[in-house]
Amino acid sequence: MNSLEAEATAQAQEPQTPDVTELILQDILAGRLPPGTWLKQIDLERRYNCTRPEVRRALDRLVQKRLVEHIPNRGYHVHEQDGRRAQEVSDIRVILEVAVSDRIVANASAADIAKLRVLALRFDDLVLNGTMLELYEANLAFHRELLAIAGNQELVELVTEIRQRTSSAPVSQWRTRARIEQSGREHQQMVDAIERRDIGHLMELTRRHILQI
Amino acid sequence: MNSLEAEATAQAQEPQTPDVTELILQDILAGRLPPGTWLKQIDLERRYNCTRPEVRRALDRLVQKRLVEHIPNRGYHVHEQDGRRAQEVSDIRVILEVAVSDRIVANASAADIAKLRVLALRFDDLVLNGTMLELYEANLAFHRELLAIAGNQELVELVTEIRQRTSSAPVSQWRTRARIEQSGREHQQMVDAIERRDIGHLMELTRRHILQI
DNA sequence: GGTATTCAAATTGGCGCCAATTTATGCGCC
DNA sequence: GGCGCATAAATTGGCGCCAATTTGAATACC
Repeated sequence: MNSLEAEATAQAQEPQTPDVTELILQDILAGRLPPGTWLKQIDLERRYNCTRPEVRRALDRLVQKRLVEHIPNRGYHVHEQDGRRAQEVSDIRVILEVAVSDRIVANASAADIAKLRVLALRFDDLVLNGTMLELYEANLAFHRELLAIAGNQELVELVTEIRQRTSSAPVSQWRTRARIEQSGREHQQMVDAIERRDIGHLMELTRRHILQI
Repeated sequence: MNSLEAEATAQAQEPQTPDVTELILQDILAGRLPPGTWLKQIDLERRYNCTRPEVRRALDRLVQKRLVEHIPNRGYHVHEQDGRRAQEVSDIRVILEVAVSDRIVANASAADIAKLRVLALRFDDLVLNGTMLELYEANLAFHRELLAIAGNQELVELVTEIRQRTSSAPVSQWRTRARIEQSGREHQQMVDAIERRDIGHLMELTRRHILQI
């Protein structure tokens, strides 16, 4: 089937045209567009140097992702952080990531563990020399790799999606530098637990890591 | 804040303008647009009696929902049913819905149980006198109500979303009438288990119900 | 002096056109 | 008779314009 070829071609061209949706998303995640900010189409058009339809498509997608709220004839604004929703999403993450701990331990190869260590180290490095957004993405990369070991690809995508759903300000999630460093140590401990095939410990670590307690 | 008022107004006007996205979605779910079907914009424009931009917005949303695949300069087609992905989504549903069994049992009031019985009966009724789509929606309504009792609203929305993600042909999910009737009985049994506050039984029933074994 | 009203500026959002790409058809060629 | 190529038809997708709605402000009125 040649649809696959066409898709492959499209993916190869993807990096050269950075999608506007992704750019706005990163600005929201980085806190450059704080919750409540009105996203005027004409501003976005100039800011990202793109056309009106592109802006509108991006805004519509962000509404679907629940990151932006749309009010007819009024416009779009960055969704206000909802404490209850953030709590609920954390609960869902705990359920999912704790539930696949056994599969992660069962499937993790030496190569997987090595890769996790690299990602954990990268996070620790960025604590000192990186921006908040870089830190956010390094953290995401670690958790994606971790989940991927469980063998359920849909789960990886799903958790990535719901992570974005509330973290309008991922900055606010890690209040202090001490907490960030703590997160880095927890990553290491999680990899250790996987290496020791200690399912119970991994579950408990995962739960505490996500709930940040 | 007057944004809330505006939102309320918008929601009130929603039912009068049936969104094109929803219409296409229902046609895909009902099997009227089978997997692989090419969705030509001009056809959709005429079929749903709407404009070109509306069609494009709807298609883009369905791509985001993973129900439709987009190939640049070729067009959009209904996503082919992927066996592995369907399996993965089922696994995720099992994890989530089994995990909140305890909360459901803990929170379920007499009114909740009565409402569940009504929805279960409605499903049974539609087995005889309803279309596949009606059945699909009655089933969805039951499971939404069930999950809602757990008290995590995000979870309800999430499961609703991932349900759509693979069930391009929900028809194919229930192969025989016997299996559908079985599902109806399982609904009843699940409500019974909740009423008896039997968490273990509810968990096992839920698992079997979702995996259809 | 405060409030209601009207008018103007700004913003949203619907709609259609046209270029670019792809697919189908018919012709010539091997 | 089958295959390759060029042309034509069809489809996608980018882009800008203009109407409808809303917001802000100035003015008149109480």
